[in-house]
Amino acid sequence: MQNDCRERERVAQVTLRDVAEAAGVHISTASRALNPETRSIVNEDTARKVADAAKKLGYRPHPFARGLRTNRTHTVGMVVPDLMNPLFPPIFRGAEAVLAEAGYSVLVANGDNNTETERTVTTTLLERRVDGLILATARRSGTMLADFLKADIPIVLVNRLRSQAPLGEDWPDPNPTNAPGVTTDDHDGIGQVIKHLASLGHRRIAHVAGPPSLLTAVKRREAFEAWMRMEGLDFDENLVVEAERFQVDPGADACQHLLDSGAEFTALVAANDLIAIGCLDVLRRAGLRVPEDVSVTGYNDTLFMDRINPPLTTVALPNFEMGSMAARMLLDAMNRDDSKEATPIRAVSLAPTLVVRESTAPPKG
Amino acid sequence: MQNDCRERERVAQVTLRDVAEAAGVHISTASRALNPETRSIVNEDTARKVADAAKKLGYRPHPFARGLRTNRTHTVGMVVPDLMNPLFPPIFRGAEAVLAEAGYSVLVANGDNNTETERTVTTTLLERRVDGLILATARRSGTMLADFLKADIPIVLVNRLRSQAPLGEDWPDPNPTNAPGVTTDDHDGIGQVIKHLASLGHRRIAHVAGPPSLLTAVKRREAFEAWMRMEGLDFDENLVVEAERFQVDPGADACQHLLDSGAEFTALVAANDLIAIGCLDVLRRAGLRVPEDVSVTGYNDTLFMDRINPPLTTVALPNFEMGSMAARMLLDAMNRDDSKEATPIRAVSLAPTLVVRESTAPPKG
DNA sequence: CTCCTGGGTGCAATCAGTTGCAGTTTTGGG
DNA sequence: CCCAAAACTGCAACTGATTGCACCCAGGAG
Repeated sequence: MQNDCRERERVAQVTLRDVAEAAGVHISTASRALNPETRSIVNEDTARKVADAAKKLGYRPHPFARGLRTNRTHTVGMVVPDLMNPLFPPIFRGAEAVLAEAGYSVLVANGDNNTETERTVTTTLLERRVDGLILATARRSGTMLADFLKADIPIVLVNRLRSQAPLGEDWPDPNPTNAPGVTTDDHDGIGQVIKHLASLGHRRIAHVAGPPSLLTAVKRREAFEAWMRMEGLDFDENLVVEAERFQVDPGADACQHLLDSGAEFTALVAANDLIAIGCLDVLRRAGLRVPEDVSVTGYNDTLFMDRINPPLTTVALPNFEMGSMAARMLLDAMNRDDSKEATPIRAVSLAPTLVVRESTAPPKG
Repeated sequence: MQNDCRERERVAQVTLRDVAEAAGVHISTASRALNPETRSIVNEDTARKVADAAKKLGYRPHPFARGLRTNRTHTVGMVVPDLMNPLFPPIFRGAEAVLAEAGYSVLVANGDNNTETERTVTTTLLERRVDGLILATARRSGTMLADFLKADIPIVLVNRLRSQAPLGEDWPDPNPTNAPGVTTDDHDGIGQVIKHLASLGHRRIAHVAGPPSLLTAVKRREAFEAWMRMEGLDFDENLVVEAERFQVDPGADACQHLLDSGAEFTALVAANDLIAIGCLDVLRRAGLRVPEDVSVTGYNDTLFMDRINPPLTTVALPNFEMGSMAARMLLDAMNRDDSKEATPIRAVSLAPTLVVRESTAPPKG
């Protein structure tokens, strides 16, 4: 209303030159005065004068000019398989919270659960010269991660890790790559599930595993077998089936196979909640009641799992904390002075929590 | 394995200068040859030579250097209230899909359902010189949006719009701002709900509205009243209560108030699914069965609403399409040549779809 | 044979900062 | 009181692209 004919250029296009002039110093002095790392070498009074001028003019450094020179963008990339999978928003938020605090913005990209897309979006991120990368898409094998590590920027894995070491005879990793990562303790989580079921009196427990290309799937499967034996229960290869993806329909298919095989069991441990939902559907369709005829457990405590029918006993993960922890590790790696070779944290494992609800009960009889 | 000691600098740090040298031309010629808009002014053979050299060297333009000169970042910002609200990931994905296609990356920021945070994160985005902004956080009033519009970059609103015109006497908008936006037709959606309930035989229907600071809440509330009258049902002010936020607990509180007031009704229209869930809890706690004693409807068809107990009758929104439509409008606005004053699309409204499930049934008696 | 036109190319300024180095002023000690 | 060291400050190069302008040279017109 009052001054609409005045502003010709974009609002807030105050440059360092303007600040320097206003403060009566050279542009380079202004630069140093405003940069925390170099403030110490300029006179205190001068620095204050520059700071005042900057504030008065509403100066905002142009990120590109700075980035061009310093080769830092203050941007980090985050690649997730699919943000529509409710597992990932909390991880993203956790990461965003600590990164924003540190002055970084986050470029999110969806990998679409598809190796090809993952590669292209990650490449795009790299082209944009992100300072670091958080990947929630790592697969157990393949050269992609190795390629990205060559880009020589810090990378932190989250949720889905790569093998840190060979995994044993059954699923040896052909190409272990060391990238630091944050994950949750799958062994412990599955242990809580098995102990819960054992304490209810179950002995024959089935497992619908996830795709063996993902480390979490393998870890949970191994943990399942280990805990079954540890608890002295009847571990039976025939009670383990594999879902092709961590999703509802593949879970249903796998459960159907299990049922078709004629295997007998009183409880079913699904490798995640979506698979559990698929199982719930199939069991119900087969005339089995949950939990009366068979108990079912999930994993992740996805949103609304407390409200589905029946409310699902599952394992809650500290997703937000995973994200923030990953972000902290990334900040650490990005700010590490390459000269002083402090050992970086390589892997962090957070504790999951069993949430008992109504999908588990003592077996019949 | 084969050449790990060779690369000293970052991988893929090929500059335009390298390409120019390889092609035996001046750097400026190389620049023109590679830029589609200026390719025509350089000799065809030369252009081809440059293109070949660029491909061979794996040249990637440095986004900052380019952006510094052209004042374009090929980045757009997207502000959502909370990405953990399952409504927003699909919108984001929809937008991302078309923006990525057009060569843009998306910086996401969470406003935290908090005016202050919204303002700071949006400012951050602006400082990063995003080329455009998609806001899913607009409120009915306040000067924030007007401030951002002054930044002189294209802005598209999505899902939550501002009033485009005064809303009537009861909720006049003190400061209407024209920004283009995409939304769904709340009037139509609520109409479908009311007609569905009416056809089941309901006459006394309650409404738990959302916070009046958000336009969707107001729109749905108005539509509720309009359709009640249009269908010849018993509209009663006392059957309308307000939830403080579009979330479970506020929904429960509002429903409790309704119950405490002693009002009688056979169906309840919640302004969104989360509010409906809160209502479900309160009704159940009050000893009322859904849908036998009271029918309940939601809005949004949030993830898993088909699996809660009882499966919720609700209105499905084309969230993904909203996002992609918003992105298209933004692209349109960003690429519009200011000189040729083609009228931009101001507002788009997409059609919602009623999804009938088990939370609605004919009233007793 | 000259002049003009214009397509194609190169030069150099520019974007908005950062930073090595040199120059200038203080400061302090002998 | 003088000189060296320390503390500041300024100059200018540099980051990697884009782009206005000048220039060169070939070809056609006069």
